Amino acid sequence: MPTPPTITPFQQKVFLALEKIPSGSVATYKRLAIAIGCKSAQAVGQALKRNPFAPQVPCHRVIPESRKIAGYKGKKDEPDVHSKKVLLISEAIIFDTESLVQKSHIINLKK
DNA sequence: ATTATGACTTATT
DNA sequence: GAATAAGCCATAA
Repeated sequence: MPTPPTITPFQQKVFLALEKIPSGSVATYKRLAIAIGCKSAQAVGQALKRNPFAPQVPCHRVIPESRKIAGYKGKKDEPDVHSKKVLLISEAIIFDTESLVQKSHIINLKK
């Protein structure tokens, strides 16, 4: 038996909220944070960074407000970020010339 | 308890 | 638009 990854309650919340994002849509760190009652998008990013369930849990559908793709699989370097883009493209997410996710894909979770 | 880190955001320069 | 600073908050050490 592989030892189950240790998940904090906060991470559970984040991952649970992630499942509400349908394929073909994305959410922002901030909106996700608000949806789970947290005032810090950075904390959400912190949780996703250590996401042990990627890409089963669609942490790739979360982007910053700048709509630039941040990190993936715990890193913010080119190879990982690029793979995240490819993943999104395969889910019909459209990028513009600056590699920004089109606004029309971003969904509101709560407020 | 305290410090440092970060896949963030906003305001300022 | 780039660089800084400040605010935010969960985690790890």
